[in-house]
Amino acid sequence: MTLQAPKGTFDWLPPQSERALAVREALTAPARRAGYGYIETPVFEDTALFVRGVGESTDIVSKEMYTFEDKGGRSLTLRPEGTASVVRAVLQHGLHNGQLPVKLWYSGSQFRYERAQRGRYRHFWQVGAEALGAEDPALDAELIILASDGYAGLGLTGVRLLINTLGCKECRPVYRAALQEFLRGLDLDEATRQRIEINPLRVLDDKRPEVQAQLADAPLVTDHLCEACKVYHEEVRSLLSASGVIYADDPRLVRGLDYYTRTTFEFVHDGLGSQSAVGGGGRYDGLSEMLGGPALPSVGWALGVDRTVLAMEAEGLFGGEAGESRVQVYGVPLGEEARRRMFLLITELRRAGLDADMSFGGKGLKGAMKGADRSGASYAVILGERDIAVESAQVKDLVSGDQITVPLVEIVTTLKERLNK
RNA sequence: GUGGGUGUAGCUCAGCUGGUAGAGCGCUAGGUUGUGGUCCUAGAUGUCGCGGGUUCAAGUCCCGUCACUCACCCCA
Repeated sequence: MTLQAPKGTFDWLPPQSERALAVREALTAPARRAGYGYIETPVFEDTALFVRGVGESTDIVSKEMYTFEDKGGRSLTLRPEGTASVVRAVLQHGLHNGQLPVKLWYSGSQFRYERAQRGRYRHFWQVGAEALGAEDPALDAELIILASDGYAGLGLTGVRLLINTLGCKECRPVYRAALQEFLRGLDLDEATRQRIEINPLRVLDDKRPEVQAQLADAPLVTDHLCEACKVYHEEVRSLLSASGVIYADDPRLVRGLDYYTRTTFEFVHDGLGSQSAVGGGGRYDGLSEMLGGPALPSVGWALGVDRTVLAMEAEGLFGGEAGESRVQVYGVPLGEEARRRMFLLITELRRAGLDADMSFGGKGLKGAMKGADRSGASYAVILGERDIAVESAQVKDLVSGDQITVPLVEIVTTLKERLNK
């Protein structure tokens, strides 16, 4: 092997690639039905967007960005997440000057320079949905329900929903100070001690048992919320419960991006190796302002496509089911003239709306029939000199093995009838 | 950035204490001069990741290196 995919990346190949496609479709279907419009933004953005939006203190910005300089000397970065780009596009085009909230969904590649492992790659795929410009607990609940329905639509049963609130610009600083006070008294390594000063909330997220043990008595956000945040969070929870969404309160749930306020949530699954989140999101009331825009309280989520595929594999949701049978009809030509006639016939079948393929490469009858078998087609159309001589072809039912002679001019209608098209 | 594991055919892997490569699957062809899915037979493809060392001899032992992978950190 001479060349391979870059470190930390992988190729989607059939049949797994079909799964990825189906997952993208299913995860976004609920949002599309809820009036969210599609948005596509560039795969790379001005580096400043992520530095200001995602936050300099995050690992994403401090060590995981694919940043490069283009030939014009601009510093660009392959997007490590989708929300900042969406907010930027909304502000740039003034979408927030119309009726609010602006509801958008997206699907695309994301990039983070990390050491790869199961469920964590340098190039990965997310679908996302954002509702910008409204501070309404029903909107938080709506998005959570849409994501939850997306997972349910795929048949996943092992996805658990964790929710929390991080407070607002009024109560969060108070909590942050209390947490820092507590954390400074613990026995922690240097890197973690630094994190206490930069982003103390994320220390709560540390998975190491020796750290978790010390966090047992850590102050919780939920005990420091202002009245408004408390009421808001209660309303979100209440709407979720009333909608039949099962969730667990996780006062330790913190997210890796700086822009989150109030509601945060994560969908977790146990089939992802060492990773746990298949999706996550939250409210980001201050992000627009951080990017130089007006106040635009918003909420959104991103769901990992490849992680969802892993979760589905862990739940055994991919049997040798659909997606494997790629066509309905398969052409088996014998001889040069038949090859040409078959080519035209297959084209005609496709234009008539049937899924059709044929044997290429001058294979013998046996090899071509084998191809018909592997293609998953229901019918094989066999055409040889004898058939051409009487202007007909053999139509073989590949399941029953029955074979009939059909005049060439009737092939399309005969197959359409048999396939109920 | 740190640690563990693994690199042998297209794929999954075997190859014990060193004696210069094998299986299954897949692929191709034939058995069936015009019929697949079962069966039988034959065939093709390997710088044994790469470089160096030890040795009469290295896939096997040693060193280095690269890649992949799992995990930590962190996250979707």
